[in-house]
Parts: sequence; C-alpha cells; structure tokens
Amino acid sequence: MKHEIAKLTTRQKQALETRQRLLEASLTVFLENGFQKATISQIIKKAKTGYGTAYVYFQNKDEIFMELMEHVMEKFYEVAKCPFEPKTKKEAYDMIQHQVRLFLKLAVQERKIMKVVKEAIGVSPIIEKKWQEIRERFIKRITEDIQYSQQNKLAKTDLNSNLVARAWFYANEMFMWELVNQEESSIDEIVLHLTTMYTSGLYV
Amino acid sequence: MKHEIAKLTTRQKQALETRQRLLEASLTVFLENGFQKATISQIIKKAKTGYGTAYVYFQNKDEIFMELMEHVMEKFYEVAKCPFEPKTKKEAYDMIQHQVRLFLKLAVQERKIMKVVKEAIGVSPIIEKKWQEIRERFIKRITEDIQYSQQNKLAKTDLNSNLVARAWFYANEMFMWELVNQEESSIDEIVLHLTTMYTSGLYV
Amino acid sequence: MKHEIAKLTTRQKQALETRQRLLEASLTVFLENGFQKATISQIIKKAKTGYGTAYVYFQNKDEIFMELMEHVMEKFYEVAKCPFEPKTKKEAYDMIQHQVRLFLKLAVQERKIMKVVKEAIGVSPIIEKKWQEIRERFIKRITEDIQYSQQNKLAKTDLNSNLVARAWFYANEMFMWELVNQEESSIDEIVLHLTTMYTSGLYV
Amino acid sequence: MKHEIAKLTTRQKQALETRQRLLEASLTVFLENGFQKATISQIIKKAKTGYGTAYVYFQNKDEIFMELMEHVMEKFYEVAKCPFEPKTKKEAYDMIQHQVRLFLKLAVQERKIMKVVKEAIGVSPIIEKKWQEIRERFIKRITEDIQYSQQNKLAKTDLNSNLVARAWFYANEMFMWELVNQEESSIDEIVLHLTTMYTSGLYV
DNA sequence: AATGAATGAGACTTCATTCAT
DNA sequence: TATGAATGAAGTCTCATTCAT
Repeated sequence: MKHEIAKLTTRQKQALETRQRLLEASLTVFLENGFQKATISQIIKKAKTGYGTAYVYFQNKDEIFMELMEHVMEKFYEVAKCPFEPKTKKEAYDMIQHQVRLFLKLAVQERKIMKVVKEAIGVSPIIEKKWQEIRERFIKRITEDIQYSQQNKLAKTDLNSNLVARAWFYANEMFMWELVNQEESSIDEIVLHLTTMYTSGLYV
Repeated sequence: MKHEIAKLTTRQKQALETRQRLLEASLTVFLENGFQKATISQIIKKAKTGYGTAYVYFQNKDEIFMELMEHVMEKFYEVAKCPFEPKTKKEAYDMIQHQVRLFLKLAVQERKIMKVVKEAIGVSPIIEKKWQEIRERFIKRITEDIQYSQQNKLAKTDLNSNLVARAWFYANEMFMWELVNQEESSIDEIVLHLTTMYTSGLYV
Repeated sequence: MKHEIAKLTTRQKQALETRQRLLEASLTVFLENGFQKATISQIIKKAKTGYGTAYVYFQNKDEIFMELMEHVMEKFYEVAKCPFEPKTKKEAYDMIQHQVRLFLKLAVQERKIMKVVKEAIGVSPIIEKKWQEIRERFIKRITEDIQYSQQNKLAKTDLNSNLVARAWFYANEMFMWELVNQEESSIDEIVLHLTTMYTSGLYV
Repeated sequence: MKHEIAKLTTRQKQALETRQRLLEASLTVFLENGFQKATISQIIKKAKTGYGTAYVYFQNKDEIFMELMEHVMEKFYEVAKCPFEPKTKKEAYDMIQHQVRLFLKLAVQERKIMKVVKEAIGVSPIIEKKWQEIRERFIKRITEDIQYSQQNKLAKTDLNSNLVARAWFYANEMFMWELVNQEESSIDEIVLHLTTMYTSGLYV
C-alpha cells in the first residue's frame, strides 16, 4: 500500500514539475512576444519538453494563458475582498479610495502580464469570456457593497445597485487599461477623481 | 485637350465606382463573417474585381475596415457636436441625459457593424489606434463641456476636466459595448443611472 | 510449491481477465468509431487499464482488431464447413443455395463489425493480409467441393476448380459487402441469382 | 479586344501548365510512394511550385488523385463502350470473352497506378465513393447488354438483369485486383473461366 | 486602371509507442 | 503484471500580398 502511494506520488510529482516548467516557460514567452506571436513551439523549447507533452497538460495556447491569467487575477480578487462596512460617507469615501488605489497599483505592478491579458482578450474569444467572468465577479462584490451603503442610508436608495456597480467598475477598468499601457502614471489624481465622482458627482 | 480631360474623368468615375463596389462588398462580408474571418478573397469575389484591384485602393484589410468604421463614426460625431451651454444644473442634467441617450441609441441602431468594430479593435493594432483617436476626440469635446460648466460655476472647479471627461466617457463606452452585445436592452435605466451618477454621485 | 502454483494461477486468471476486458472495450470502441478513428486511448480508458497494459497483451491496434475479427470469422467458417456431397445437380443447387443464404445472412447479422472489418482491410495492410488468408480458406473449401462435383460428373470437368472457386467466392464476397453497407436487403433475390448463374450460367 | 483575349490566353496557358506540372509530379509521387505515404510536400517539390500553388488547383491530396484516377478510368470506359449486339449465344460468348480480356489486360497494363487506386479506395472515403460511381457506370452498361440478350431470347429472361450484371462485374473486378497485385498472370485462363461460367454455368 | 497566378511561412495537432518504475 | 508520463515526427492548409502583364 505504502509502496503504491509512494510510487504514485513520485510520478505525480514529476508530472506536476513538468506542468510547472511549462507554465513558467509560457510566462516568459508570453511576456516576450505577446499573446498572438507566442507559439507552443517556443514554449516547449524553453520548457525543454517534447511537443506532445504540452498537449498532455493543456488543450492549446489559450488554455495555458488562462491559467497564467487566473494566477494574476487571484491577486485582484484579494483586493476585491477588502471588508466594506462604512459608518459615514467620509468613511465610505476613504475605503473606496483605498480600494481603487490598491486596484490600480496592482495593475501597474503587473503591467507586463496585464498588457498581454489585454491583447489576449481582444484576440481569443475564450479569454474574453474568462475576462467577462472576472469582471462579473468584481461587479457582484461592488453591488453588495452598494447595497450595504443603501441599507445604511449612506447611499441613494433609488438607484439600481447593479447598474451603479457596472458603471463604477467600467470606469475603473478603463483607467486600469490606460495605466497599464502608459509608462508614466498619475495614479493618485485618477484615484481622487474617480472616488469623488463616484461618491459626490461632478455638479454642485 | 478636352477629349483627354473627358477621358480622364471617365476613368476617374470608373475608379470611384470600383472603389465604392469594394467598400460595399466589404461591409457585407464583414457583417457576415466578422473581422477575423473575413478575407480579401470573399470581398473581391463579391465586388467582382481582381485580387490586385483591391490593393490598388486599399493597403490591406485593416484599411478597408477603417474606412467603413469612419463612416459609422461620423454619425457618432454628430451626436458629440450637440451644443452644450446649460444655465442651471437641471439644464445640464437634461442635456447630458439627452446626449447619452442619443449615443447609446445610435450604438444599438448600428449594433451589427459595432460588433465587428469591437472585434477589430481587439485584433488589429491599427484599428485599435484608430479607435483611440476616436475616443480622444470624444473626450476632448466632453472636456470642453466640463470646462464650460466649471466656468459657469455649475460644476466643481477643483476637478481636472480631462480626467473627469475620461472617466465619464469610459463608463459610457463600456455600457455601449455591453448594449451592442445584448439583444434586449434597458437603455433608459442605464441613461438615468449614468447621468445621475455623473452629475450628483452615489452618496447622499 | 503448491502455494506458488496457486499464486501463479491467480495471476494468470487476472491476466486473462485484463486481456478480456481490453478485448471487450475494443469491440465497443471499434463499433462506435470505426477502425481508423478508434484509438488506444479510448480502449484503455474503457477497459480501465493503463497505457502500457494494452501493449503487454497486444502489439498494436491492428492486432487487437485481428483477434476480434478472427472471433467473428469463426462463425463464417462454421458455414463453410457444411458437408457437400450432392448426388444430383438439383441437390447441388439446393445445397449451394442454402450455403450462400447462410453466408449472406450471417454477414447481415454481423453487419456492424463487418463494416469495420471492411474499413480495416482497406486501411491496414496486416488486416488485409489476414483477410486474404480467410478468403483463401474459403476458396480452398469451395475448390474441394467443386472437385467433388467434377468427380461425380455433376460439373464440367474441363474447368479449373480453383479458378471457378475464386470467381464464385468473389461474387459472393462482393454481394456480402454490398449487403453490409445497405440497410434494406434483398438477400433472397441475390441468393437465387448467384446460385442460378453459378450452376447454369446466364445464357440459354 | 484581340489584345485582351491574347492576354487572357497567355495567363490561362500558364495556369494550365502549372496545373499539368502538378498533375505529372503527382503521378510520379503516387507511383513511387503509394497513396498514403505520398505527401503534398513531395508533389510540389517535384513540380517546383510553391506550397500554396497546389491548393490553388486542388483542395487536397484526394482530389489530385481523383483527377489522375479519372484519367485512367477513361481508358476503361472505352472498353465498356464496345458495341454489344450478338445474334447467337456463340457470338455473345465471343464478344464477352473479348471484352473481359480487354478489361483485364488494361488493368495489367496500368498495374502500377491501379495498385495505388486500390490502396486509395481503402483509405479515402471520397475515392471509395468515386470508385463506386465508376463501378455503377460499368454495371449500368452491362445491365443494358444483358437486357439486349434477353430481348433477343439469347439469355434467360427470368433473371434480374441488374443483379446478374452486379455478380458478373464483381467477379471481374475481383480478378482484376488479383491480377494487379500479382506479377505473373494467367489472364487467358481467367478470361476463359469467367466467360464460360457467366454464359453457361458450372454444372452440366 | 485592372488583373489573378503564384507564393510560402509556420502554427497546430495527433496518437501510437516506449520505458522507467 | 501493471502503469502512465513523455515523446516527436510529420502533414495539412490558409490567406494576405506581390508583381508581371
């Protein structure tokens, strides 16, 4: 029994290592060439595996990238998970500002891979779908936060929380892509404006 | 002399016709197959011209599509051109709401081609660049409108008009893509929420 | 000693079971996908064994199929074994007709597997060779029958029994493939015509 | 006008030449390697054209081969076209014998390509279908010949001409394949036996 | 101005088979 | 006896673009 488990584990370990090697090689290749120009050939060459090996672990290029992408998205989910239970408008404003800043900073930090993500979204329908799932996950969380504020009379109760959440996330997302594509960034100003407009609007 | 001019003019007319035929064929082909799957073959077959002919008038597939896209964008520019000189916050709110509605309605109206535009943006860097130009044009106009409101003490003067314009356009754009991809649409609710958030924010 | 034998026997039993499981799985897979599209992967998955296991018992896909095919052919051999000692032309006619009918009916009964056999013959030289062996076995038997008839002055003695046997079997075989590929079948008419032509020819 | 026609013709000539070069190269390649092992690569290399060029003229390997095959089949059709209007059984016998001989001799003559045809039939469903069409064409012609004999009271009228034609062609076809695959051949004996059995049957 | 024959890089994928455990 | 991770050869096919006419 023990013998068999050990045997299995050794094999599985090997398999996992190979898989990992492929994943790491992929990251390098994607960062170097972007999504479209990256090829399975390059990846397996870098990972030093046989051609078929890549196909044992992944169906195709899109799937490999998806795994890489999911890994990055985990970090974003962490930001989204921030507890949000403000008592006052001021507290809400601060919390939101904080979260926006974290969100945008993370994107800037992960700029390289995010650039590829952007490209992949446009090129691969499967990746685009995945991104929409990610987006919905964020929007869902924001919707809940808005509902909390509405229940506590902090926010206008006549607004549809989901629609507001969408608008809000969309603005954030677009600024994120903008920041990802620029070298110099003025995160602070963006954070400030986004938060102000969100909470208090433009007009006096 | 006269004879030659007449001859030239006839040629030019022919050339224009061919060009037009290519453009019309392209539209059909792009709408039918989307951007990526559309091929020059299909286009010239439909336009009943030779391979080389297409290359006399356009550099490549992207350029053909760009021309089609510009044509549609003209209609959007019309919407952007609406005069904006509100006297009160209420007037501003109404005007903005009106413009957002026109903008989104137009997108829904042109849904088919806009879907292809979306695809093309993701796939072709040249088209993406073009789209960014279009976007900047809108943002510039919005920036001016905001400045007008700020000068007239209708809007907060401590906000960077360009940044606000960006955030505002981004939210609009994203809802536009959303509407383009859905069959059923709730434009009115979206318009209402966008405008309210823009002018007065979410929080009380 | 006894102990070891018992142990071995258990192993052998297991081995036989595994082999059997593989064979049964193969049949399903071949019937479902045909010869070319069937893969070892599918077979071992269905048999719940490992990749290597299949190769312990069979050299390759062709060999697995050959075993399946042999199993079916046994039934045909049974038909061929029918005793053939007619006293009169009429008796010969009846016996032949009977045998043809059995032969074709069996093929129709085993239509599914026979379809795959047909495909495999075309694709795999090894299987084709096997089929030729099977064919020769039939022809040999028919040759003997013809010789019997010739010795008893029932059949023309100036004909080469082997050549006649070939012609006769070929016609039968081809009708068999035809029947295997059709849903509706008119076996009776075919049997009648084959037998008549064989025994008495077409011309008056 | 003349100018244009000349222009067109030059181009078409060129195209036809290329096509012809591909076809000739194909023949060599198919004869050398058989159907399965032949590759488009080998063909274009021999024809000294670019990769895509082959795909301008033919959809795939099967289609190229089909054209080659059709070319050979034309010769067979010539044999099939022999007028058949016998007055007596003897005359019928002679004519049939003659035609069978021509048919088999042609196959032996074209042995090399026919071997590939045999292989291709087994491997490619499209080629198999084509072969079935060819077969039906022969059978149709034979059916008509039988009907002629029946109308002239030379042949048994109670037999279904189509069924008889099938049986007859099948026997011929199978011997043909047999001859194609053997080096030494005893055509004469085969012709004799086939014809005798067909016209007068085996039994006395 | 119009044509259309020719090009060719190269991405993708599959699956039977091996061999170390 | 059983396993299953790893292999890698090899062939197909596409389509934007060119350039001689």
